Amino acid sequence: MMSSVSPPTRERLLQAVLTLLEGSQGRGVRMTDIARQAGITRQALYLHFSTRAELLVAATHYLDEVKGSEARLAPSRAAGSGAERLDAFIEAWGAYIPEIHGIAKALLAMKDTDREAARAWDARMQDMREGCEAAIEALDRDKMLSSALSPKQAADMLWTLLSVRNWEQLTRDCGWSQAAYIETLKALARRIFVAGGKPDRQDHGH
Amino acid sequence: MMSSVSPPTRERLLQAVLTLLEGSQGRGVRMTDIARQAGITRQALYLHFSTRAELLVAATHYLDEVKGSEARLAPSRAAGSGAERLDAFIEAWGAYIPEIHGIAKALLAMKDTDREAARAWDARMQDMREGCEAAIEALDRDKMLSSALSPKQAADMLWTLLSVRNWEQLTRDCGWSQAAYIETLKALARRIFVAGGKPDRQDHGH
DNA sequence: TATGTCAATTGACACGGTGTCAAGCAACAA
DNA sequence: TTGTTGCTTGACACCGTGTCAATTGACATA
Repeated sequence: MMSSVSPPTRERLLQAVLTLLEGSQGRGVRMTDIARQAGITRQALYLHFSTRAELLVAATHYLDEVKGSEARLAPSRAAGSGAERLDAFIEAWGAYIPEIHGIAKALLAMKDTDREAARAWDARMQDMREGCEAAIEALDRDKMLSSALSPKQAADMLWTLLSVRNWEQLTRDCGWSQAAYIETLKALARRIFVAGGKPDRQDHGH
Repeated sequence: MMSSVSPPTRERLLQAVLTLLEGSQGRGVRMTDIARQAGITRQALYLHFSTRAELLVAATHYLDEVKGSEARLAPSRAAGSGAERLDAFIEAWGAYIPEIHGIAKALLAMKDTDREAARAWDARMQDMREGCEAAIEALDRDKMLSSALSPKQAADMLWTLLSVRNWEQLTRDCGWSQAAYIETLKALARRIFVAGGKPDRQDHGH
C-alpha cells in the first residue's frame, strides 16, 4: 500500500520539486521535469503523489520541516517590547520569504484552479497572519499601537504589507536588495504602527 | 485583411470578455465561453484575435477607452499641494481598481507564460507608477516628503502599496469595504509619505 | 442572373500537459 | 518457486489552445 513510512524516492521527489522551483521561480515546472530530476518516470511519480497539487502541497510541508518555519518566527515571540517584537518578526519573515518564494509562486499560481493548493496556501498565510496579530497585540498591550488604527486594521495592514507579492515587487521590479527590503520595511512598520513612532527623524546633523 | 475599421462582432467579443471576467474574477474563462457569450463560434473568434493573450490585451485597451483610464488619474494632477495630490491620486486609482480587477487578474495570471500579456500588464503598471512618481515628486517639491525616504523609495513603496493584489487582499481576504480601503490607504499614505504627517491624532476624546 | 467577397459555420486535427491503465521486469524475501 | 515491491514502457483519455479546409448564406456589383 505504497509504504506509509517514507523511503528515499518520495524524499527525492520532494527535493526535486524544491530544486526546480528554486531555479525557475514557480514557472513551467512540469511533472515530467520533476520526475526526471528525481531519476524516475513521470508515471512512477503518480505512484507517490496522485496529483500535481498534492505534490506541491507535500513539498511545502517538507520545506517547512527542513527549514523549520515554526522555529523561524519564534524569536519574535521572545522580544521584549512590542516594537522590538515587530522588528524581530519582520526580520524573521523577511529572511524567510526568499527561501519559500519558489514554491510560494507555484502554489499561488494554482490557487485559482485547485482547491487543495488554495487551502495549503491559505493555511500558510494564516500562520503568518498570526505572527502579525501577535506583534500588533504586543504593541497594543504596550499602549504603543498607533491610535489611528484598530488592532484589526493594523494586523490586516501589516499582513498585507509583508505579502510575498510585495516582497517580489520591491525586490524584483524595484530592484531593492534583500537587506534594503528588510530595513525599509522595518522602518516603515515602525512609522505606521508604533504610536508617535519616528515621525521623521532628523537626528544626525542639524 | 480582417477589416481594420471595427464592425460589431469585434466589439461584442471585447464586451464578452469584460462581462465574463467581471463575473468570474479572471478565473477559468475559456475561448469557447467568450465566443458563445458573443454569439459566435470559438473558431470564428480566431478570425478576430489570433491568440487568447491578444484578445485579453485588446480587451484591456477597450476597457481603457470605455472607462477612460487617462481621464481618471487626471484630477490628481490638478490638485494644489503635494498632500492633496496624493489623496486625489489614491482616491482615483482606488476607485478604478474594482473596475479593472477582472481583466487585471486574467492578465496577471498569463503574465508568467505569455510575453505579450506581460508587456500589456507592465505597461499598465508603468502608467500607474508614473502617477505615484508624480505625487511623490509634488510632495518633494513642497518639501513635505518624509525625510526617512528618498523619492525613489517613496515611489516604489506607494506603487507597491497600491497594487491590485493588495487591494484584493484587503478587500477580499480582510473584508474591507471599498470606502474603508480608500480612507485607510489615504490616511496611511499621509502617515508614511508626508513629513511629520499626522503622527497620531488623538483629536476626538481626551 | 451570374460572380465575387465576406463573415461565419462545421468538423477534423495537432500540440502540450495532466492523469490513468495494463503489462512487464528486476530485486528481494519467504 | 512464488509473491511482493518499485519501477519501466507504451498507450490512451481529457482539456484547452490554436489551425485548417470545405461549406454556406448574405450582400454587393456587373
